[in-house]
Amino acid sequence: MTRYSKQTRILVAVDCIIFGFDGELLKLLLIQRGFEPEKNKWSLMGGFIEPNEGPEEAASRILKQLTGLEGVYMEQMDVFGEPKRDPIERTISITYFAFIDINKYEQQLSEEYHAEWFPLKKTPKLIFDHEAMVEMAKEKLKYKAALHPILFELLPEKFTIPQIQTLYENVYDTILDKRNFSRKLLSTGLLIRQNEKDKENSKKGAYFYRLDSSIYKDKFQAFLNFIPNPQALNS
Amino acid sequence: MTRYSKQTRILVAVDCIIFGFDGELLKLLLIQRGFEPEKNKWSLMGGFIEPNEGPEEAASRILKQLTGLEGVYMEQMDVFGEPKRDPIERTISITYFAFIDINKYEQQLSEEYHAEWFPLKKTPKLIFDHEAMVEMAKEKLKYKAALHPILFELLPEKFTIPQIQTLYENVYDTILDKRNFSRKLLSTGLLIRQNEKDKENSKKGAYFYRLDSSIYKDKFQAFLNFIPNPQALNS
DNA sequence: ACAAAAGTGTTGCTCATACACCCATGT
DNA sequence: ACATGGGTGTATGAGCAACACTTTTGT
Repeated sequence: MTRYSKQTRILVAVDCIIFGFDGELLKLLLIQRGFEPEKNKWSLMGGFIEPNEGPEEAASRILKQLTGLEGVYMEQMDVFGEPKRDPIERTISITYFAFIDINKYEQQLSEEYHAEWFPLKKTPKLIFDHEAMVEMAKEKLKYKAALHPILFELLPEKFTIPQIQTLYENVYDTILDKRNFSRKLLSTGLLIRQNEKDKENSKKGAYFYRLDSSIYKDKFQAFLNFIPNPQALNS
Repeated sequence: MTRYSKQTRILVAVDCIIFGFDGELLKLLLIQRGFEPEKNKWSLMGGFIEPNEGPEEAASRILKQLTGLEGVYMEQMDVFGEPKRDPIERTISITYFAFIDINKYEQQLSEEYHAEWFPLKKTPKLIFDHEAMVEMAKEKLKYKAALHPILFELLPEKFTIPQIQTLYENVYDTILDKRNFSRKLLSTGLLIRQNEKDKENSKKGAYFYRLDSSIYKDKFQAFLNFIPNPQALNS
């Protein structure tokens, strides 16, 4: 016995919802699709799974091909498998969301792959069901970030507290109290203050911090309650 | 253009991790696989996706075929896609976990499909990577149930507070304070007390409750913190 | 000197925990 | 009458949210 007979084989793709943060706005990385159908329309980064790779590997490979980055934070999201979602041929898509430090490669990308960052609130029309994927990713992002320190994956190695706060305010489309926010953040023990200050964004200058990576690993699965009254977020 | 050329098509299956609760122990529903390879070995309920159904539909269909039940609570878990996970032919498996009120069909199942309930702590060896799937499902169950009232899906329409407590104690392998637990539970407003009592499990008898379904829907996504200090659970 | 943003301090209140007692009933 | 499990009450402390002021520095 070498095959399961009588069963249907299906194309399997991965699609990546890639978030980035430039210090001011939360953004989404999109590309112009390079092949038919829907060629040149905006699309998530994706591709088909190849014979000898698992889905995570495929997602990493595609991410590397299109951004040159490796070791990016990535998480499996959901499978989109409606039989008619791709008009050409049935394709099941496994989605991943990924976080990228936007500074690490902002320059190199546009040239080679027609990739572009879009503010989350000003995304263009997307092909197939990619908009539903983005919506789900936004929800999942809100959900996870309320409990776990994943948003740090969007920041450079050194960052300031006002920066993180802006990021959270972006994700939840809300305004947070800086006093309570910084206290909560510091109380996690995740942050190590540096001596330098960021003088670019204010006159006084804000201290740089970096993550304590051992504590970060420990607390990654803990429930940290970064956001006050998260139940109110569903309204 | 009618097909994507040069791409590999792959078998796609769904596998269901089905939990049940008999009032005393949390259990897992397993079947003896009906075909080669690994015929007659214990396995999760699964099957291949057919041409005109989405993954959720496939999972529902398989669940119905094997248990006769419809409208079961089900949630997509993770995709298992290692190229070599199935020795016969590459198969990607989309996993679902499902909750069943064990009383609703305990009788009818064993006969037709060689299905059997196993206490979670005494599960047999499973085929392929099914044990990893079960492990992940247990983790996800713990995670979700700490925040959302999903465990009610395991209970019959009418249940008592001591029953729910036993269920939570099973899931988290811990002992909870009954006074704090019942207060927390009642404070959600999810429960409506009935006049009847369950006289089977104690002399005094415990009040039956049923879910307030409108509040249940509202609060399903809320963070309810059923479990004290959930961070300690990872130890 | 003034504006703009960073940083720190205090207080009241809510909620979670820890813990003790009474109640109803079958034997 | 007593053992068993069900149900209610209270006090303490930790943590969260609301709010005000001082500090630094570029212009």
